Amino acid sequence: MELSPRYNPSQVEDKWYQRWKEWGYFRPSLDRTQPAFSIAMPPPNVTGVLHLGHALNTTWQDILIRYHRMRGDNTLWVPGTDHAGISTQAKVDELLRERGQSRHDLGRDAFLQEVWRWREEYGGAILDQIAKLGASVDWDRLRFTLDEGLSQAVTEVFVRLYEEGLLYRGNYITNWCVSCRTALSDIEVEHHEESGKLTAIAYSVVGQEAEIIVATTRPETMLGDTAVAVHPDDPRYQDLIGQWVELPLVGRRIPIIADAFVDQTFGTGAVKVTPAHDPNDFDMGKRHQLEEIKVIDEDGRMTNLASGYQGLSREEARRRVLLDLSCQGALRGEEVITHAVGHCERCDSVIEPLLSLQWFVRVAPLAAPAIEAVKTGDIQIVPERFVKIYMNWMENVRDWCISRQLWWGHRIPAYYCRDCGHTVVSSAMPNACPLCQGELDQDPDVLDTWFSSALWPFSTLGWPESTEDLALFYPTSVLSTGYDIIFFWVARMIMQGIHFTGEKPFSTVLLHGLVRDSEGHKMSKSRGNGVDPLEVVTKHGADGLRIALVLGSAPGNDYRWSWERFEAGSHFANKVYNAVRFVLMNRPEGFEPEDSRVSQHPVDQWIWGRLNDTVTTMTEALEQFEFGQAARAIYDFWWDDYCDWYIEMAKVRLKGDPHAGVSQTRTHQDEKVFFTGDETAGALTTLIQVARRALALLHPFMPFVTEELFWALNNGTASVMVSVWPLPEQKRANPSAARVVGLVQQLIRTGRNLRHEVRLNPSDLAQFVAVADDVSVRQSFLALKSEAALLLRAKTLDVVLKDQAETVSRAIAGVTTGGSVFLRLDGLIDLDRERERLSLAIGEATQEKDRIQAQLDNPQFVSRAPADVVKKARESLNECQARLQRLKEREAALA
RNA sequence: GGGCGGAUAGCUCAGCGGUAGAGCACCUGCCUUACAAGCAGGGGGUCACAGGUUCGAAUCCUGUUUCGCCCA
Repeated sequence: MELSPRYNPSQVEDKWYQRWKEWGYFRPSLDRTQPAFSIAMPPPNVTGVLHLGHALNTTWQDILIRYHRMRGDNTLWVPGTDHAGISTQAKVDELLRERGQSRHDLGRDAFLQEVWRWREEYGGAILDQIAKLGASVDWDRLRFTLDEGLSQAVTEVFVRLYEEGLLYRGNYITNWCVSCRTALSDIEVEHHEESGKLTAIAYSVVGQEAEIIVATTRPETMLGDTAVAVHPDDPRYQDLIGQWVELPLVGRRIPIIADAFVDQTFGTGAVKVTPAHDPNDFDMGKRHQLEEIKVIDEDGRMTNLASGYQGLSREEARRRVLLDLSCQGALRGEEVITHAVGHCERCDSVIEPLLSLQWFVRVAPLAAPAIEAVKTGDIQIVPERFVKIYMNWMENVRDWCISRQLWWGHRIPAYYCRDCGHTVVSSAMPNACPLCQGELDQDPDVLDTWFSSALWPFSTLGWPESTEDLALFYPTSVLSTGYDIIFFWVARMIMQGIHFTGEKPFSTVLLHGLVRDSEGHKMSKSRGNGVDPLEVVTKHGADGLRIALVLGSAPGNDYRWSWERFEAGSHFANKVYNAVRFVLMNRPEGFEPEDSRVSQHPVDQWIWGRLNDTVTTMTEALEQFEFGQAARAIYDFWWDDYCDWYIEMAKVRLKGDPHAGVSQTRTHQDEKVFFTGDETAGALTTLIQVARRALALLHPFMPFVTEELFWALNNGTASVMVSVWPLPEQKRANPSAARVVGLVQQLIRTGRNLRHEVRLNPSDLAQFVAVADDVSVRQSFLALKSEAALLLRAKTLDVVLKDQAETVSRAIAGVTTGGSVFLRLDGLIDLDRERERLSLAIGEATQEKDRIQAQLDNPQFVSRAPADVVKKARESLNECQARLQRLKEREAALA
């Protein structure tokens, strides 16, 4: 078989993805006798592009999905995209602007057509990226939040919440983004610490000489002040409570009220109250029945209620107000402070809190069962520390503003009568007002995108219809996402899921960290430190990217990406590729291992033992979502156990012919080795059997290279993707064989050390003598003598028992477990150097012996430590003493 | 102000009660017929600091320093 010595992912990946898809491997088995395992993929923004965070999350989910599919579960992964109201609309707005148009020129319907066209053009990009990563999603079940079915679900939920009294519409303070021109929910506002000016303004008390000084960072809002508040217990203001002050510039008389919300220690302890433009003031205003005067409008300009400042921008109004206050002598100084300023999460402009008419969800009744579900463990959050964050938010949750002044999204199914103002909420558009038969207008607003995302786990499965998918796959098994959207999405899915389906939407919430650059910065467009996953896939292959994202990472922890990590990932793919290439090259034409065959060769039994350990470790790790640990186990197995040791040792037997009766070969110059064709067949069989299972174990992490190789190893008759997740096979392993191999590995390491000591090149064959302390060790050395000779690149390797050994002259020595190894030298050995090495080794061994001795001398340790720990200590003490003994004998011999 | 997380080899990070690990980087020697995207050998760490619990602590507890994040 002709195979390039280098693995080329680009020739492999697309081919396999296409085949899997054609063969229907992405679809669930629908086998009701098997457990169901399902994931609803977090829908990325339809017009966006994937970043490395998506790649990480997609990899995690695909690992779980492929693992469960291999376990025989009825496995479904639903892909989909999100319409992302604000950002998509902003993108099309931008496009129109370039054409010198605005959406208002087009009108609502034409604009929406434009957005759909945009989606047609760019919406597929993100799906292609998901495919490139190897995600084994069921494309037949692809969903989009604005699909008809999902839109129906949204309407259904809105209507039902309304009927249940969990929705209300009213004039409330909201976070207004002047540039997006829409209201936002509280969590769409990001607070940054910024430097600002705290301006002190004097309000004169009516009928008295006194004045009261308030401080503000937004002086222009004073035009809308309707009270001044102090703390009820503040001794400074006791006699002023209930008095009135005159608002400068405006002349309006406003009361001095007492409210416990006021912080006495901040500033003068008196605050201005602007209910229409500050959330806290709004609450205070409700408590004291204050008037709400809106002085800034939705464009960020001053309204006609801002006497004399009407039409000015916020910034201009601030300058003018300060100037005018100064002229009136009402300014009492300025102080530079840092304070938290709210910004639009989407466009970063400063949020204007203002009064507007919006729809809200009463969250508290929905939150209670959602809290309970996590508290009882019905929903598990991984890692657990995020439970606290979830609880803290849920227990203090505020009502959710869900209307958005956008055109792109789910239109609110509320209708208002032109004549009597009556509100009708209905899934179908009513003909006329049920009260007065007047004409109805639909609410112009759309719903928050997260309102539809909250239904994702069940709306994608067909809810509100009772579909088969819903019955089979709901509740979903795992929800995997970043910890940054616990509030936006996870919390809301849990609330809506429980409320509308009566069941939790998923059993486990799996949270990954943020992907950062090598400097630890969050990736952002402005910083330009992001990288397109496709670029990584092109350079290093999807498998290289995937394994790099998983190796050395832990759930919930942030991940710093670097080209070096991806490169290392692709190197690993190449390593596995070459290992299997070696097997294929050495497999004689027509050789097919019998799966029932159990090899008795110690090296074969050893590698099976290692494989069994790896299966156990990986299965446990995957069950606990410890992808990094599972990946590490299979990485080490392939590289260290299979490649560095097993293949190398198997080479001895591979030199024979599996079909011959007896083969003869040379592992080193002077000695012929004979073995049967059966032994060669044993090595070949084990190479193939173990590789197949190790490919299966690696498959969830690196689907493409494993499929390519598995396919080749099975002569194009079996796919690893639908193969069975391996189980430990104890009958093929043997602990005593593992001990033999362990001893020989030590012997080889020690011998290689000696080679390096005298600077032998790999091409220089050397003469070794292995001296065993007892017959059992000698037995071990002899059992794998050929293997040891090959790996030591030995011309000769004599194995002798200690008592029978003549003094090995003109040689340097090393001490190994159970014996010593000598490397014969033609020339004179450097005795001084040899003594120096020895005394160094004696020093080390003595130190270790003393340490273990001290531990065992401690009666507390012997009595309290677990038996196996004590036993282990005794064993290492024995070994250490024996080693010391050998070293000292050698020292004496050199004296 | 409240909460959470990080601090482990030069760098990026695993490990989280039983003698300190990986990748990359570094040093030495090698194209040894699977792989130079490799092989073999090697150097490098009082696991931030201070107390405590324990026979035993990087690992558990308390406090401190410091960096980062979330909430208010």
